[in-house]
Amino acid sequence: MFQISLTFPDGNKRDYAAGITAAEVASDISTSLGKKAISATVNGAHHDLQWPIAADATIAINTMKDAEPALELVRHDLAHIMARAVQEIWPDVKVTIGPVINNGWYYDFDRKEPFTPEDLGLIEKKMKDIINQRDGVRTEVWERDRAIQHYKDTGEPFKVELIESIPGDEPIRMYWHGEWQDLCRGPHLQHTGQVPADGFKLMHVAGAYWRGDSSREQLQRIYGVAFLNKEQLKAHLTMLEEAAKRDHRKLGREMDLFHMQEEAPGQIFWHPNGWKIYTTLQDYMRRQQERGGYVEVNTPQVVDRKLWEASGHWDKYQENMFIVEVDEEHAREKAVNALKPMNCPCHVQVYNQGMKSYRDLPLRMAEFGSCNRYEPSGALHGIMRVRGFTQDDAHIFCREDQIEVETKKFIEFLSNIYRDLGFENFSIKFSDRPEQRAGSDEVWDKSENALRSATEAAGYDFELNPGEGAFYGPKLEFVLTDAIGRDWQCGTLQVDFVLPERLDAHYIAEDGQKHRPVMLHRAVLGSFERFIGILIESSAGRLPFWLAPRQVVVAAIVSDANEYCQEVVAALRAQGVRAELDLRNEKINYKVREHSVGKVPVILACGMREVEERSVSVRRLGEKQTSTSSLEEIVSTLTLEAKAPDQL
RNA sequence: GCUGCUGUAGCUCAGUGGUAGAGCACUCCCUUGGUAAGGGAGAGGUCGGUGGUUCAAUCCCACUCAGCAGCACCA
Repeated sequence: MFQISLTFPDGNKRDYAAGITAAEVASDISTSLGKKAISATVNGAHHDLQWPIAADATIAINTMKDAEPALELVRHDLAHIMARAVQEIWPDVKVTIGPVINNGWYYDFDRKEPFTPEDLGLIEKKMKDIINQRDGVRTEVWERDRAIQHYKDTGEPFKVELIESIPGDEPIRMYWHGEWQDLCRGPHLQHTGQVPADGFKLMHVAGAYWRGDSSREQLQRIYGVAFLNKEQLKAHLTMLEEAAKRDHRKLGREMDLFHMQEEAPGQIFWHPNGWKIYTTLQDYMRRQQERGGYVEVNTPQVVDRKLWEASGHWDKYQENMFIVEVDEEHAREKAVNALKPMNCPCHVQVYNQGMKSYRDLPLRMAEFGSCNRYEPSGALHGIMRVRGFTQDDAHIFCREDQIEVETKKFIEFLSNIYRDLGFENFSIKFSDRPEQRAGSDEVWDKSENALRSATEAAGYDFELNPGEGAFYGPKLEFVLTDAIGRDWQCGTLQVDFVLPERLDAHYIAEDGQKHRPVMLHRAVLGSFERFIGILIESSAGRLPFWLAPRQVVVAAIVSDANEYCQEVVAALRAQGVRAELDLRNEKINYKVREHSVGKVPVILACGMREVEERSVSVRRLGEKQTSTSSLEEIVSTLTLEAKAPDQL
């Protein structure tokens, strides 16, 4: 028998017979470690304790104190335990897959009857029983044919399909949790009792397509969250409650920003407060674009299908377009139109007016373009995913050799704006050529290289999204992370060689000949609607002063101060500060509470003392303490605060 | 679009086969109160829509619309 040498994290080495399992190694170190061990990391790979070690290796024995592998194993085993529980309760349910995800796991089941919330309680109880049984976990490698036959015999068609899709050189591993068997590549805990019985919770049931394919069977997916102990679980559930409190749909109502209604699904009725945020942001973006060398245009909403046919949208995007057919009697001529889902074809029309010279390039054409897309009903989500929205869109018409410089410029432009808006950190995803694409490989090489090197030159790392590019070119996506860790794609930059070709855009180069420009599609905010949703949620409604729709409320403490309050409001408004008056017959407690709930950043309260001193009592949102300022002082302070970051 | 759930007053939610209720918000009155809800009175609803069952439907059934969660799709 071979001897092998294992190196431990502390540098110690021990010799063992080849083929020894990690469990045996752990027990050899100490009996208690043998019991506490949950898995082993062998040569950097995570394995369960039954893993036989054939050659010299580095090894670390993991226990529940090693949070990362422990969570992975606990969640993974819970997926199996849940599947077993479901099959013990309803033996005819078919099992499929159940991976670990953020904070927990899910498992997809095929069952005719829907799982009810009561069912979740039953399953949870059964899972706890299984955990308390402390059933051992064991594994075997099976021959492919045997595994397929097994699942044919037990009536598990999804498992058969899974095995058939496992590459031929990969072993087929079977695991048993007690008597219950599942196909799995592991690793797993030693026995079910190692799962903390009070650290998990089944959250909800939802539909999910088999293999993520909407043409395949729809299964029922049960989601669970799991942690190493009760306290961590509780902290997670509390975090979810906090997240729900900052939901932009809830805050939008509380702050009276907007509403939506049945007659216009996926479209927003902006109220005065919300529209103030929108226009303030738009004014800011317009100033930035002017500084950034953009020209602003505006193009039609309703456009003849002929243009969409030429651009390729009619072919590739029709499902998502609002088609407008006008009754012939009412129409000057019979025509089928569509509301524009994107601005690019219209921008090419503007570009195409008159001859363009190479001296005109790069031409940066911006539009706050209102677009309508017929999004699937299930995709709609508050103001974040809507059917009518406005992009801060622009198209940069340039030569191929300008792509890199323009990309670099854009990334700088965007990062400045994100910083102004309070997002110091963002990540970049780079999506390269998809399988189905237009344009030659040569052109793709060129544009991918240009995007990549420009991003690197700007000093940013990016994550590769292989095959996720648009059919017409590669793209960069700029992703913001909000205050509770959720990612949102906002900005984008896409290289496009195809549309200029389809819509016959050209310029006259130095050689006197016609050449095709390249188009860079780009947006910073993405859409105002989504971006405002992100701003609301990440700030929990406490927008920076310059963006707050109601910046100041001047509240009278006694009615004898009413006149003075009006004077304060007038002084603030004269300086462009958005100030409102609250002279209602209510106590100051009541007014403070109401405006605090309404997320007004500054409340200025005035009673007789302030009238006499010509001062105000200042209360800032989120602070318990108040301070006193003279009228002149507070007006100049707030005037400065009300300025946008680019106007300081 | 698919699966499941939900739809009652402006908001949050009770409730019943015999055409409805609370709290907050709103209006009016009292109260002039010093930093997160002062007191009283009043008004407010074809119970998402359409059709069906029934002597009678907000409640039961069918269809439909919208919302929510997830999937698929995406700014």
